[in-house]
Amino acid sequence: MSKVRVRFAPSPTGGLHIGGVRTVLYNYLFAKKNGGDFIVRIEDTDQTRFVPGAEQYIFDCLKWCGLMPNESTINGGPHAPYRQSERKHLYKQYAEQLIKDGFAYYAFDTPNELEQMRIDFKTVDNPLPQYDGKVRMQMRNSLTLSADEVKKILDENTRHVVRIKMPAEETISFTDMIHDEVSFNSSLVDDKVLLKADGMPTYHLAVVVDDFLMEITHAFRGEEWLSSAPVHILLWKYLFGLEHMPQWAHLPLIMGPSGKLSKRDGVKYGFPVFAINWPQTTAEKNLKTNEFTDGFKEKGFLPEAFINLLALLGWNDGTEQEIYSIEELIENFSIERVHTAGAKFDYEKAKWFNHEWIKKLPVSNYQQRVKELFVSKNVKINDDAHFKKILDLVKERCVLLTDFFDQAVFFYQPPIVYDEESIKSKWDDAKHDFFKELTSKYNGISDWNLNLIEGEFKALATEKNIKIGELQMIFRIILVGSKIGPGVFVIAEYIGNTETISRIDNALINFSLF
RNA sequence: GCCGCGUUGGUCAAGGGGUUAAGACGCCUCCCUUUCACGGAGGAGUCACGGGUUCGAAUCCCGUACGUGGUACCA
Repeated sequence: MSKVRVRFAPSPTGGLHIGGVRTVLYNYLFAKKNGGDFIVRIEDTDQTRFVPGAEQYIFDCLKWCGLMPNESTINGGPHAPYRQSERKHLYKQYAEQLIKDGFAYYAFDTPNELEQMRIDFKTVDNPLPQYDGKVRMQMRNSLTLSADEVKKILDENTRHVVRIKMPAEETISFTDMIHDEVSFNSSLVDDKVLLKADGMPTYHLAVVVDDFLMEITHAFRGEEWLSSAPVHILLWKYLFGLEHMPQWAHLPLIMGPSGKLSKRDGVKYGFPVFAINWPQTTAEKNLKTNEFTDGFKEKGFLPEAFINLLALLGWNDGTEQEIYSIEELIENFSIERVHTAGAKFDYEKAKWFNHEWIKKLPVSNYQQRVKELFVSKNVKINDDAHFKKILDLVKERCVLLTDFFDQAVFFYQPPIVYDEESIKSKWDDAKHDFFKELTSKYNGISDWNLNLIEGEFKALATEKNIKIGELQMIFRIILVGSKIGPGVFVIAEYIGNTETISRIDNALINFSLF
């Protein structure tokens, strides 16, 4: 059996969303599992939709996810170029071969004429008429015009397209790796355009030709392509032979709260849909509505978690395992266990995956990103080793990387506001005196350590006959400002003797106002 | 409209003729902790509907409903 070769074929028109990344992932897992190659081919055949920067952005996303291809526009390969616009000259001969063999024809209908056809043929039963076997003989094409006329039109360089001539009453079926047998009636499929007036191929011609030329063995794509699969099957049959056709796998769609997950869903429902923020979109959104969506990266996701959650959205290995490293995914992945039904994306579960990965991974893995977060919020981190210890202390309470800020700022700066509600009822003169006296006790500690901090505190509480728990609560508000964080005495130990006393002094002044 | 693909708790899902129909997320209760988490113990909640086939159907078949994708010189 020949070497496994798969490809991800995005069109560079905008942000790479969850569905796209999952398609990449399944491609990647399948290739790695089978010792094959993963290729990225840029499908930029629609020149009207060219978006500068989109291609680079796609690779930025892949890099962040750790899913880099073996062959692509950026790292080359034996089948270069990998950008379809640069392969333009390759497609025409295949279109002409199809015409010669009677499987395709020239069509000269102008956009206006096509529009008119859709109006003329529109009925209640057929609201969206197609250019198909029922109407093609009433249109202007090389099937209805005489050979001389056709030659004349062609010689005059009149704009024209090439369309596939769908056969009548043929059952086109194939075995999909996910859906098993799928079949279509050829009469119901329209005569898709293969070569556009500008000389570029449409997706339909380009995939088939390039998959053949690039020796693709397994083709994964979203289920939105299933409807046009019969066109591709036929093209394979006419051009290269079905025996060379890759095995198809039509991946179930990832759904949003309302239908197929769209880029709009992000701003609409408040969760990320892009892997990394797509700057252009942000710029547009900012101009128009002053809102934008962060990508998973900006939102504080770890790539390990992102990959993990995407893998499990539509696939599982039949065991109860849910947390997988990329190596484990490669090891366990099987296309047969990919679901047939679409899965609704659940942001809550996505966050759970991230939480698990934050707990699982050593802090060193994401320390730099968290440090940047602190710096961006004007908190200086001078001691990386100490910072690491702090992150270790709070990691289990961080669901997103961005949570580290609230969970650890207080190690670097005193509280700005106090949670008044939590202490109001507990604060009185006795407590005031306790903390007043505590500062002098702490002042006397030369070896500032957990045992002494806690010991002095409890001894004084016993001596004053005040409930320790209540005092601890207040102490926490004094040091942190709110009811979060690790053990109070640990916090005191970390921030140091003078800072602890300073925060108590500060609180004594502020609390007297309650 | 037509064509394709789907349908197990709110969500992700295991299970593919006989199960008390797993598990996870989320939610609720309790324990731990006078914080927040983590951890632990419980709880509520499900086979879209109707017909078959069968001793027996969540599992097989047929309908219906619903969802979803396509129906472009977009991918």
